[in-house]
Amino acid sequence: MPELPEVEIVRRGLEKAALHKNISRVILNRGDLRFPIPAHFQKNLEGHEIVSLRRRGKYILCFVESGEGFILHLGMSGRIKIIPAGEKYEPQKHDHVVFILSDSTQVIFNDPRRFGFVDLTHNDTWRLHDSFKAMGPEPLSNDFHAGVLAAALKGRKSPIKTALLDQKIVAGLGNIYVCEALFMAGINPHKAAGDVKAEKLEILTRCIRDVLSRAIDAGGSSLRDYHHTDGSLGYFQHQFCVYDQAGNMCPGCDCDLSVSGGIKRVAQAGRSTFYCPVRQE
DNA sequence: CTCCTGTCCTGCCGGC
DNA sequence: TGCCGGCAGGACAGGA
Repeated sequence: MPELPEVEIVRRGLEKAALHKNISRVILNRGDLRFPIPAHFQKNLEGHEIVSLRRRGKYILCFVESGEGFILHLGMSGRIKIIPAGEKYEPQKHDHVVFILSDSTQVIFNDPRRFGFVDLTHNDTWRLHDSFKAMGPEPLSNDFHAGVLAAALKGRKSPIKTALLDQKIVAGLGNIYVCEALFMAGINPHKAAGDVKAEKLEILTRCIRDVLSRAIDAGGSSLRDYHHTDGSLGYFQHQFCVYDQAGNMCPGCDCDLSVSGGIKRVAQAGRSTFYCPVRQE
């Protein structure tokens, strides 16, 4: 599912339901997700109070009062379900990890495709974890601006679309929001990343921030698997300009659809790219 | 280094 | 109705 906005919505749901509660029990319904679940996963967390829930890129980080903690990646199909204390819940297929909190709230990690994973880390050293050590700036922070983007893209021959999916360039973008940001910025996804002009990068930076912020405000995008922690849906998918819109006209377009063919879908690096050939030259 | 491909896994959808 | 191929929001390893 999840790109930065969806992960942020999940983080907020977790914060609301779990912050300052104790983890009474961790149930592992299988020993591996994408990677094996670390040996001390339960031992490091059980009996400890959750003191912070953060997000970095598409990852959620949860720390307990001892300083230990874990990272969670939702992969493509991962979901967090929060079952309030006293609410009846029938366990479902792919409920791989279940946290029972001290007030009997259940936090359930469900992931059919098992591209997601958990790993242990520590509050003092998590930035050195393999998942984060080379990760690019947070796009909604002050660390992200046209200058750092230009430096990261300098000399890159790969298409700008592919480069923006690289978490080392900028954190948290995935296929949907890259397509949307490039459309908003009027940049052709095939353009070599290193050739995008400084003034265009200025615009692109703003578009990335804008689309992510608006998506968070809309509760993320719900396609297929994605739900909030309470089961409700996001609705940013109704605001997509190009993603999954092949053959349609882009918003505000005045071209003749029978001539232009509307929004195109192509494959880049094995992933679908959606764009408007007229407005993204 | 950069870049490209294949791969992990399950579920869903469209076409025949 | 049922089967099969293609595709899916991610990110890694390995090879050119």
